[in-house]
Amino acid sequence: MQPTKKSTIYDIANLAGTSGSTVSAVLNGTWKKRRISVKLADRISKIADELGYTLNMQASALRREKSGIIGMIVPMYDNRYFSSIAQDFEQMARQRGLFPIVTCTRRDPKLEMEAARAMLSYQVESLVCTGATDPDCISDLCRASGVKTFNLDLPGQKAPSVISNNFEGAFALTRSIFKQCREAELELFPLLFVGGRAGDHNTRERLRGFIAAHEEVAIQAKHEYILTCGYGAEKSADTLQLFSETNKNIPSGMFVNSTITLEGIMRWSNKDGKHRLKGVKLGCFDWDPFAELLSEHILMVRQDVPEMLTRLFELIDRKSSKIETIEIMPIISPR
Amino acid sequence: MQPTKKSTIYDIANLAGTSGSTVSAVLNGTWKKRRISVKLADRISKIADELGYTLNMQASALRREKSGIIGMIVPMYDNRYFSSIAQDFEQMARQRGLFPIVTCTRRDPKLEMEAARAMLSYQVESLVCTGATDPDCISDLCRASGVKTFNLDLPGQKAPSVISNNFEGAFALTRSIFKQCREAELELFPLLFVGGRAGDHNTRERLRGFIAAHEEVAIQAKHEYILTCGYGAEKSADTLQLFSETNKNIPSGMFVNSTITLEGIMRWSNKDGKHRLKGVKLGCFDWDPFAELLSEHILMVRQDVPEMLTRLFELIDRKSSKIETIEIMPIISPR
DNA sequence: TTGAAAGCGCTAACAG
DNA sequence: CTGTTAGCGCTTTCAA
Repeated sequence: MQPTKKSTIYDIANLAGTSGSTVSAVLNGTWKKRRISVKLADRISKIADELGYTLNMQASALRREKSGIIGMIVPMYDNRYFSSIAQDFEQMARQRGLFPIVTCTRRDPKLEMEAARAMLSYQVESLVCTGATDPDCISDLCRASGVKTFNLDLPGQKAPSVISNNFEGAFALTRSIFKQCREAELELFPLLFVGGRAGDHNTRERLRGFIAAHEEVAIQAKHEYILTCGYGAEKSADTLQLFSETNKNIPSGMFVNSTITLEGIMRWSNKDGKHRLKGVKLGCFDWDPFAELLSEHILMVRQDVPEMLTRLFELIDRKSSKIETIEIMPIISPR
Repeated sequence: MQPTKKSTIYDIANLAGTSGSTVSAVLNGTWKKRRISVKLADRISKIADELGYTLNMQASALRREKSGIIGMIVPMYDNRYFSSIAQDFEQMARQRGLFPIVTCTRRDPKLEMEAARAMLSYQVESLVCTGATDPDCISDLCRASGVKTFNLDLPGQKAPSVISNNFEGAFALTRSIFKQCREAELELFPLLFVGGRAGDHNTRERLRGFIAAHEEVAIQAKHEYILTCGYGAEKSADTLQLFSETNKNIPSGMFVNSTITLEGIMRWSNKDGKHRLKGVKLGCFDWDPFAELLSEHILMVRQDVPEMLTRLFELIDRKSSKIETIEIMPIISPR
């Protein structure tokens, strides 16, 4: 029950009747080089165990000028895409003997910069920016400290990036929505596009794919049907409400730009026990297991997180600083 | 493009023609005590800015014997409960000027201990264990280093704990399932209980509530209907498949112990385009926005994360080490 | 086979 | 008002 203080290598050295440097060598495995007797090594290890000794990484890192920390910034945890990014990132970092620090910045540019600064203070060896508002700004900040950055899920001009192939994914998804319509023997018509920020790269690319798929079937995408109302369930619900008030009927096909947008849409659809979107074919650029079960008319694009992280760590492992953008094809589900 | 090295207070001191301690004082705000001239202070700050200086927290922490880091261990990120815990925890920690480090340990006891050890190495000032397999073991480890621990979402015998009131929540949820059955003019019958580990505290408490609610309506809960098949979608799907093979019909009411369990159940239910659970009243101890939309027969218990974290930080702020368990009432939704 | 000593970047006590 | 100095816990020569 005693609130023990932390023990140091010198505590151990005293108990073992030896010196700090010997203890250090034994405890960090350098000791084969220094020909320390196995007996001494064992005694030291045993004492360390008994004291519950843990290395002070702050001190160790300070001395070695190497923290062993890798940082990641994500916007949110609360959807399957970012949560699996965080989860898999941690695992892959640990496999490499690195200590992962992930932090979520709520799509808040100020918080993003603050978090990056904090990571630098804690001496991250490299920093991965996922879905940051302004990754280039963070890259600049980090480069000033000699810290490498990498972008995930959105391309930057100042660091190597791994992203989904948003154009192809959106193209395929839109095409599948049309296919569903055709199978339901509906005449083809311009689809609705809901969610995302008009300015951000991913949304722009997805819109390109969305429009290209319209052109493929010789349909003109409608400008007024593109509702890039940001991320957030409330906003998409309100946007759809407004749309339904000004347009007598909602198109029977819809491209939804994220699960959070889908959440708002479905909530609006089911409000007051109605089913406003009954029969409407939905395609969502993002995946969620429950959303997928919501109706047989829902198609989802699942971004290939394991592959994205594999490629990301290839860049990190080889300490690449070549500025390139690697695009990973997402997976359409089902079919 | 030059990979700048990190600058130190001495780089700044040289450029400003002053000493390291003065720079340090200016940069960390201690400088009003030392009556440093505003002019000097300004010059120093300006130079620091130009160099893109960031404090080396490793060194600072080493010297002050205070890291400013608070750690948290969670099992997963990929459900709304744990992801909002992580998200809100980070925010509340930052509000207190602490640097939050959250890591996910995949319900793997070995990884949990390793992660705790790593956190200690990096000098966390306190550690919150959420849903750990053996929090007491971690508490012991940390106490040996003089680091306070706190348990969240499950009670420990060796640290203050904040948990949901699982008994009351489960009791109310079960009661609501019965109510739904009654409203559908079904005769009451023993409900199915699916998911969770028979050994873990939360599941035990929920079972107690489940059984108590049966007793309230003078129904005997059936032993063979309690399927604590662990966490995991696959397992619950398989379990239900097996159950349906050995029992001719599935009870029309079901207590589902987590969203991941629900996921497996729904997937099994909808497999091959069927609706095996059509009309079955479901109650799930956990909340997910899409799951909630899945059917009108689904009730969810939402654990009160903001309140839990508020109470947790009260304990942390006052550095409590009184071993007590604070129970927070979860919220039944809808109604 | 081992120990002494310097120094990583920073802070705080003390001395001007 | 400011600089010197010691030391946080560790690693790493270098000397023995």
